[in-house]
Parts: sequence; C-alpha cells; structure tokens
Amino acid sequence: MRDVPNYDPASLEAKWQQRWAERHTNEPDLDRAARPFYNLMMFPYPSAEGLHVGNMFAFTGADIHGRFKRLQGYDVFEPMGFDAFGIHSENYALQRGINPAQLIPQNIATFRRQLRRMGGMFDWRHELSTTDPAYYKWTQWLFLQLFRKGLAYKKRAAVNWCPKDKTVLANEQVIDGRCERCDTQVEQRFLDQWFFRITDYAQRLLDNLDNIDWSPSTVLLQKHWIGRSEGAELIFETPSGKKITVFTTRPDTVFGATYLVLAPEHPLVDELTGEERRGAVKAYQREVQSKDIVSRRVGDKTKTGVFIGSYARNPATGEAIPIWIADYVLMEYGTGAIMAVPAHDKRDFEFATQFTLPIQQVVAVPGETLPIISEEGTLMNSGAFDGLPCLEGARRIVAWLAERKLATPRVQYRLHDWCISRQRYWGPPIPIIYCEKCGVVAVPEKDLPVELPQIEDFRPDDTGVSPLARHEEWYFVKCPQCGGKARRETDVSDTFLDSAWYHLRYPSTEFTDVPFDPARTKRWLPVSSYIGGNEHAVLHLLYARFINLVLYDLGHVPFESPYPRFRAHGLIVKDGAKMSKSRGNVVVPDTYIQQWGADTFRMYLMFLGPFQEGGDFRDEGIVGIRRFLDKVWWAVQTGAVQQPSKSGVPASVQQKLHRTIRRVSADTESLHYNTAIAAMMEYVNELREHQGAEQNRELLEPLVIMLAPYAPHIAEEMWEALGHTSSVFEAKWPVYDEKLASAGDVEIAVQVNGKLRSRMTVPRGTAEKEVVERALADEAVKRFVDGQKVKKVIYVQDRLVNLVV
RNA sequence: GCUCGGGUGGCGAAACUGGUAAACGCAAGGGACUUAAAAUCCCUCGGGGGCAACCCCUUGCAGGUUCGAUUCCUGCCCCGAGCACCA
Repeated sequence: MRDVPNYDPASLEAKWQQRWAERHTNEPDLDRAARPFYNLMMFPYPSAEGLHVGNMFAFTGADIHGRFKRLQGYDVFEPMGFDAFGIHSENYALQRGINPAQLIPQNIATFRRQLRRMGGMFDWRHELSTTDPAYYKWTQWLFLQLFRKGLAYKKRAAVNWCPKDKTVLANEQVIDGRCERCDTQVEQRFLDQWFFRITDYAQRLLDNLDNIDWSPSTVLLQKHWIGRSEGAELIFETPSGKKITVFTTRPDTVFGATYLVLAPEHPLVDELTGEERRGAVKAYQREVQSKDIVSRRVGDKTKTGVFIGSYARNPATGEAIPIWIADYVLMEYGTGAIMAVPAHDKRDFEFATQFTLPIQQVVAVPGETLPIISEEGTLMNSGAFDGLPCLEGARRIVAWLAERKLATPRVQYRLHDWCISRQRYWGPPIPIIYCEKCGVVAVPEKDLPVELPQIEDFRPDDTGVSPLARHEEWYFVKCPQCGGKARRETDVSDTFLDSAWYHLRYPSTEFTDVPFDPARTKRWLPVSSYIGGNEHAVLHLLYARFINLVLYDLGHVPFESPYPRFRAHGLIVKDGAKMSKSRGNVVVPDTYIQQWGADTFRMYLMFLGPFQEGGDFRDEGIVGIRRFLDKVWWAVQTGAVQQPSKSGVPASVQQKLHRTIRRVSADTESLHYNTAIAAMMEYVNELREHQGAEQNRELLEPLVIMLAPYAPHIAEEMWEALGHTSSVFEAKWPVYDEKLASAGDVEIAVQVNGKLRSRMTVPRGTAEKEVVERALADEAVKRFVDGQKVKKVIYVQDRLVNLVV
C-alpha cells in the first residue's frame, strides 16, 4: 500500500482558512444573490479574556446551520461584529488606566483571530463594531427617530442605581436586586433620565410573538416579561370628593374590599392624611425611602404600613373603608393604589391579620378556607350578584359600576418603559442639546455623529452626572436653532440600543449616507435564521423587536419582526456552574484548538449534548471525535490513492448510506447536531465492516459533504483529495432515495402479553399475516402462549407484534 | 411562593406521533500486533440468577390509563432557569 498523508489539522486548517480568504469563498454577492439566506448569530462583546468556550459553542452551532444552508444551494450571508460599548469594557479600561478606545481594538483583533481560527463562514467585508462613529452615527439617528415620534422622553424617576458602576440600570439589568454586570446591590435613586416608550408597544410586542417561529422557551419568557393582565380600574371616593383609582384583576371581589392601600409615594397621600396621623405617616414614608430597593423587594416579607386617618367609599357597598399606606404597594405598577380584599388575596390577608382589619368573604369555593384565591367559585355577600360564577360576576359588576362611572375595564402590563440613559463615558452620546432659550433641541442629522471625545479622565462619580460633563469644550455648544448658549446632553445610551439594530447594518456597512440601504435590506431582511442564548430573551430580543416596530411604523423597514425565526441554544457550564471569571472556571478554546484542531473541537462541542440544551464541559470524550475523523481521513486518502472500486457495493451498505443521508439531513436542519454526528459515525462503522466499501468514492463523497458543515477544513482537504478543484461548499447536499432508505430487513419484536419474548428479522414491509404466522411458529413464543387461545393480536408495521392470550 | 425546563448505565447521551430502553461516544476490563510503549484492531461492558438454553428486575418515588408507558394522567421528591409583595 502506498503512503497516506497524515492528518495534520494545524497546517491543513491554516491552508483552507487562507484559501477561503483569497478566493472570497464566504462572501456572497449582496446585490445579486438569487437565494439569499441571512444567517445571524448574536455578536460578541469583545472582552479582554478573548473568546470563551460558550461563545465558540454558540457560533459553531450557528455556523453549521449556515454552512448547511449553503450546501443546500442558498447564498448565505454570515456576518460577524462586535458589541464593544458598555460598562464592562469601560470598567476594564478604568482598571488598566487606559482609554477603552485604545483597548477595544486590541480585544477585537484577538477575537477576530480566534473567530477565523475556529473556521466560521464569516463574511469579514461586513464586519462592524458598535463603537465605530460610522456605526453609532446611526444609533444616534435612531434615537432621533424615536425622539421626533414622541417615543423618547425625559422624566425624573426612581431608578436602579448601581453604586459601584455609578450608573442607572434598566429593570432588565437588575438580577435578584443586584447589578447584572458587577453583582453589587442596586439602590434606588431619583434622577432625570431618558426613556423609550416601549410600553406603548406592549400589546403589539405580545401579539407578534404569535406570528414568529421562535423557541417556545424564549416566547414564554417574553410573554411573562411583558406581563399582561386584564382587569378594571375602580374608583373609591373620599368624603372630600377625591377620587382614588385602583387597578384590580378581580373586580368580582369588590364587595369584599374592606380597606384601601396606597403606595407610600402616592401623590394623594399628603392631602388625605388626617392631622393626628401626620407624624406617623411622615415617619413611615421616611422609613420606606431609606430602605434601598433590594430590601424592599427581596427583604423579609413581614407587612408594614400605617393608617393615614381618612376613609373612602367602597363603590359597591357604599361603606366607608379606611385608607392605609404600605410598601407592598408599588407606585410603578398599576395606579399605585389597591383595594384590599383580604378574604381573597394572600398579601391582603396577611396584612389584615396583622393589623386586625375586617375580612369579608365574597367568594365561596367548597372545601376551601380563607384566603380563597381561586376564580373557580361563586359570589356571596355581593348583593344582586350572589350566586354568579366569579368570571361572569366580574363582567356584570364592572358594567354595573361603569354606569355610575366608577369602573373602567383596563389592561395592565408589567413591562416598564426602557430607561436608556447611562451616566457613563463609554457609549454613544445621546444627541440632544439643552439651550437656555429653546430648551431641549435635537442635534440636526447633518451634525451626526456626536462623537465621543477622547478624554483622559473618564471615571464616573457619585453625582449621577456623566464624566462627559467635565469635558468643557465638548460640553458647551451653540444651540443649533438659535445659536445661543447651550450644553450637550452628557448621558450616553444603553448598549442594548446598539444591538437593537445591528442586523440592519451588516448588509449595508459600506453605505455612509444611510443606516441601511433599502435595496440591500429588501433582499436580505428580515433575518433568515437567528441563533443565540436565552440570556438575551428579555433584553436584546425584546428591544430589537421594539425598535423594529418603530422603524416599521416610520416606514423605514417593510417588516414587523426582525427575527422571524429564532432558536435558543443551551448553555455550556463547567462543573455544573455557569462559566465566569469570578468562579475561575472559564474554559478558553485556544489550547484545545491548538492540540486537536478546530474541526475536532467544533465537532466535539456539538457532540457534547443537544445544541439547544447545552451541557457540562469536560474534555474526556474529545479523542472519540478525533478517532472518527482519523477513520474518515484514512478511508478517503487510501481511496484516493488506490483505484477506487466501483463495483461490489452490498445492498445493505447502499441502504445504510441513504438512511444516513436522511437522518443527517433532518437532524442538521433541526439543530440536533449530536445525533447527526452519531449517524455519521454509525455509517463509517458500517463501511469499515465491508471490504472495499471503505474506499468507494460513491460511498465517501456524500459523507464528506455531510461532514463539511461540522468539520469544514478536513472536508475541503478530502474533497480536494477526491479530485475536485472547487470548494466542497460548491457541492450539493446529497439527496436520499426514499426507496433505498426504507429498503432492507427489519427486526421485529415479538411480545406475548406485552412482554418481549422473541425477535425476528423480516424484509421491511412484510405483511401482517406472514409476520403473525411466523411469530406463532416461534419456539419461545409457543412456550409462553402455551396452547392458550390468542385473544387479540396487535401489529405495528415493521416494529412489533403483540399476542394477547 | 408562582411559571417553565429536566431527573435514563461508571460518565456524556439516544429512543420518530405510546411500540424491541441504553444507538453513538468516553472510561474500564480482556485479547491481538510489538523487544517495549504509543497508535491501531478484535471481544466484553445496566443489575441479579443459572452449567446452559434462558429467566427475573431496571428510565427520581408512589399510583393510574393501556395489549404495551422513558413517552400520557394524578400526587410527591430532587436539580436547573426565569419572575418575585405586579394588585
């Protein structure tokens, strides 16, 4: 036998990465592509530590999908970029004492090198970075679109303040009362902030979830986050004629409302407070304010509150009921006031018990004791409504109260407006100017971008004002309207605004006069496939959908959903815990790639477990993938060196090939990469059992193509060894012959009374009659039937026969 | 507390709409080749019983539906994720 070249991943992978670049293999013609397929994956934040295994897992899975589509004949556009603004980079820069503008390019260079090294099918012509003025010019433009539409507004509001990062955070960025980035306990502060009116879009954001093809888990997370609840606003009037509006999802229980509770910050508290209660009320308000947001939210759930010394009339019973304030009522949800129905609400029940307030039962559910939360009951003590089921009672009571203008049906959302202000340095400046005469003025589009100045001292301080305010020549400007004295907005925008539209920019990176070219956008968007982690289910994915809806309403894009198809991948953990620098369990892919090659490592990550579920990273099994690739390599190389035999392919091998194509096609399409790989392994094992089959070109070429998305470099090399001059990605994904895939013998299970007693091999498609006859003749079966009458025969074609005696 | 996922060999896992549980791979044990080692190749590999043909048990636990349940239903236990005084 002649010598077969060794499989040397390092040199071979370098060779093909260079060729792909030289031959522009991964660069589709964006203006003429006939079958465009936009394959998007969540762009990384280029940390100083470099790409970690979690990134690589996600990108490999998405890249396999793109390469698979390419082999199916699509023109696949697979861009890559960097989400490089934000607190994380800025904190690292502060720690190093170097401006992030100097550090980020280094990090990006590292990432770019690692991303090339892993063999992703990236079109580097369209790389982008959110920190590039040519990019954030349009992020600022986006802000102006929202501003002009009245969707951006400034308000003084209680916000989450991270004392360590010295900036506000969106609700979505507060995890268990702690800062998403640095894990510090978040405090409450009152600051003037820019908000986007995402709540105006709550219903559409909810409705659109039903028209898109997303991982169900992601859809559910978003639905919960938007948090729609239906109910009514009811009005409780005070003797002085003040109207207290409450929101309730249970208007059916209004007859059981025995007191009201307002949030301590509620605007009516002051004037409704009775003289003799003023001291107690003030003291309580102070106590609540001094508590930070954390203890208020997650602290012990003992109810506190005070009676404010006045009463309001229950609109249903007409009775005067006391008004309390308590911190379990939140100003930012509903109307900041509730009617308390202690008999039918757990919290109200606790509160009433603690302060010995009256409890009036109005819903009866047989066998249950108070508090009865269930809506599956009937009304009692509710006047004319007694005996009605809760749901119908609710409708009738609202209608009855509405006649007297004391009730309005109402839908409430948990979603809050999106606070986009950040009192930091490393972000796109919000393009607003404050003029002494004209007030709030938008920066004219021709003046964009408002460039972020290179300043020495970019440390945030405790004032709640961005460090940009200390940079005078940048801060003080002329008013674009009147030319008078003015100053710039010093807040920068949230990173999630950068990533809310990046998919629109990728195809149009070379355009300087528009954020996204209409023709390119029409051809490539919406995105064909989006793959990313569920950690962004309620952040990025919600914001991107919102921004897209705004752009749609403004006529900038012709589609309502930017990502009609989204799949969430699983999380790669290490020793059962999420990888993080603080835990010290971050796995860096570089050493593995160096030792085993990118192809082996890619496949190993995909073989670890189901892509959409993730798994625990261990490196024990990696050698199994290498052995598999070695076997394929050896087979192809010897086949190429020897004269490949064309004859003598046993029918069973032929059938196995077609079954393998069927399985690998279906599993790759549905992102079940682990089982697709297993199917290819089985196929190779089968080839090795047949003399000559292993070197047969007809049996190997389809395998090499199917392997290509998973292990692109070795596939290219083998494709070349098989005599092809063009890239394997110019080849066509193999098609299986259903007849061959379904031909051959099958093993049928023979059960007696549901217990497996024998197996037999018959040609696929054998008729029931014949199978049953053979089963009855089987020795083992005979023993268990034991002469008894067969009462029933269950037959499943090509699977089993069950004899019931 | 509420809402989702998930519990299968020593390990990662597989099992199409209810139809042969453990495919594929790792680790382990035995053998071949070798002066030796590595690599490679072959065999064994859920538990128990039996000389053997075979038999019994086994998908977190306890029940149920079914000819048949890892899969469906009810209750419980454990792990992970999301939300968390949301009215």
